[in-house]
Amino acid sequence: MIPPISPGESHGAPYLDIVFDIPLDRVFSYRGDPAGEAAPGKRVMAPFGRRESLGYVIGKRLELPEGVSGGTVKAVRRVADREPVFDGDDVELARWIAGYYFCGIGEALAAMIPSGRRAGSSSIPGFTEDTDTITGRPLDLSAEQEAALRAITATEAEGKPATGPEQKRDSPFYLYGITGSGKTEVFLRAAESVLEAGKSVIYLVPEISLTHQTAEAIGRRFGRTASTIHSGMSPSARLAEWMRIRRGEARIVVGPRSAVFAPVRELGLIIIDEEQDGSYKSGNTPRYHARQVAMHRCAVSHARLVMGSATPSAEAWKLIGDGRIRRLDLSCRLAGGSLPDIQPVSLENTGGCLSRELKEEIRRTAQMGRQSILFLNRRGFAYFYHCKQCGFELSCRQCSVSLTYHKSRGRAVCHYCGYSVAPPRACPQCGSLEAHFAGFGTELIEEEVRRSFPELRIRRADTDTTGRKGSLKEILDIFRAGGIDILLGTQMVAKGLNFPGVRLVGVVLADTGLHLPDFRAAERTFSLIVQVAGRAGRYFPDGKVIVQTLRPRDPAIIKACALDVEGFFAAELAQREALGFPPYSRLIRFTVRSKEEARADRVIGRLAAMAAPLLPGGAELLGPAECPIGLISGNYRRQLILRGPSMGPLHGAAGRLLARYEQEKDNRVYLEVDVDPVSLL
DNA sequence: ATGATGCACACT
DNA sequence: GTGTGCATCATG
Repeated sequence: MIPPISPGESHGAPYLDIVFDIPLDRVFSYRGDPAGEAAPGKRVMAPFGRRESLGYVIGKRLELPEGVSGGTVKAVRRVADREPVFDGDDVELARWIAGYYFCGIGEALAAMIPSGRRAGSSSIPGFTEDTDTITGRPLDLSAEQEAALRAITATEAEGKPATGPEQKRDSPFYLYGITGSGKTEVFLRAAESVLEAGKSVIYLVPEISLTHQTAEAIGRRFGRTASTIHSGMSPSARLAEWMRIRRGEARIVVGPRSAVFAPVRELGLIIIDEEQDGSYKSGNTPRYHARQVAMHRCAVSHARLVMGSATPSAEAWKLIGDGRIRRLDLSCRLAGGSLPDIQPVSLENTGGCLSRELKEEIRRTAQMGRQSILFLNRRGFAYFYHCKQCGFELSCRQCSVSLTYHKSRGRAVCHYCGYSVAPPRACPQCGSLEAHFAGFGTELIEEEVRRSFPELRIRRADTDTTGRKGSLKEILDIFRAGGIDILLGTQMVAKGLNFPGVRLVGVVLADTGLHLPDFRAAERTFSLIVQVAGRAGRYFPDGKVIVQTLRPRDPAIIKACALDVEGFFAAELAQREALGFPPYSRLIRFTVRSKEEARADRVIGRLAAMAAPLLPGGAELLGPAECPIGLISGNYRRQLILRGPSMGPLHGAAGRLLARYEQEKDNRVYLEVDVDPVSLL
């Protein structure tokens, strides 16, 4: 009997290779659906175990793989996509990610591909509309910009023939220059030239607000050929853009870290703006770093990589020093803007949270009819209940972090699990009345500012006051219009730094981050101050920046206030080298989490014992130890860090360790692996 | 990840 | 004898 040939039935290859979004490094075989629509690149619903789940078809085959009998093979139930949403290159990239970051291929694909069911409307303002009118064609480039652009595009021209020994050609560029020195324009020109050559561009920006601004600027400049994919879009809109990019209709993509996966046709260039930004590292399962992925993609497709920042990461700075990254300087401010006056002020003997100097400047600024921004980086152990008598500190029973006092609620709250208590009047331990909350949050500052300046209009912007989406925009609009004299808030007020009415920026407590038990604490603090100061000087060159600190002698603070990047990194890199931390070593972190402390301890101990004999030469074990935050929501956390001079052997050891642990793993214990961790918190 | 299964100890 | 809890197992 001759079997009927259904329309789409794949003749020679009846079996499909399918992966699922689960932490399993396995590929499953299926038969196609009755209609024969299932094909590599499409997502399908398939019976998996006792239920049905979404799978990614990554291949097809004639024969079943070894050890799979025909009887166990099931058929795909339903095909989710009309046309493929990913291709072989995407799968290859997913494979690389799965291998490098120790996750399943399906997990990697799930992180790459928007989850939209149907590619719906993609009405991104300024993109699909008639913005073909390419506006914002810029003025002439400065000599430095010109030189930088030439360097980048010159290699591009020669880049075509893949000449053998000349590896230099592929080395990335670093556009090093303060805000306002015209980095963006160089990026855009470089992008233009790549687009003209018929290739595509990915332009990465940090997660925060910058996405929208830059996206719109690029939309204006490149019209319909531009695209963006970010978290503010609906899944279907994201998928629609993804498909537009895949079809080659969009050839320049702006977006946050996930945009590094954009399925552009012929990748010619990846730009990473604000390269040092922590948001390029993913916080969940494929814990990938967009910079690392970008480097890989560029290597694979012989594309160029251009990063930029006024404050490079320590990693980048070292690579620049080693000649592995080519540095291009943009040292002058355009439009004659100068750097603001940055003044560090000690808070050591100040009663409240506002120094005399800061108050003075706020007053002066108001008299000039200008505006102030008070910036508070809230991270860290900024405000904690502290007894001067016995040293008792009030912390969460569940999470072991200090409780934060929220005056509006009259409670001390845990920032991790939400647990709260009424703040004790006297020290619960020794009964002393010399116990209260030290440090300060936005609320306290707001109160003090209001008390000091009752006549000024003050607004606070943080997650508490800007719960609704448009709320921050609203506040910023009022601010821009001059309806607010003092804007107070966390990172999110940084956007206000671009408003011309602003004269004064006060960093209320610069060193909160320095207390964190993390070897990058100084780097982050330094970066933050320089970024704030750099932005400040942009629109108001007569501006003033006051940096309050409890540690006026700290080199990170001093160097930051002097905008001395070279000096900071000279000291910081020497320190890192002496301590054996990145960029002088590579790290792989194993974190174990369990409701039962004993279990967590036992497992981390076992991991350490298993790891020891696997370690390559020059590598070592840090720990096992309690995580800096040892308890979160009732889970005890322990960590073990593998440290070695180079990633290759270290990665191999980690892989073997994981494989062994899989053999005899402990239940109720969760293990997480982080390759190249950015934060050790 | 997730759901099924099998086995332990508890109790109307 | 049936019912909750959790360790173990397999997913095509």
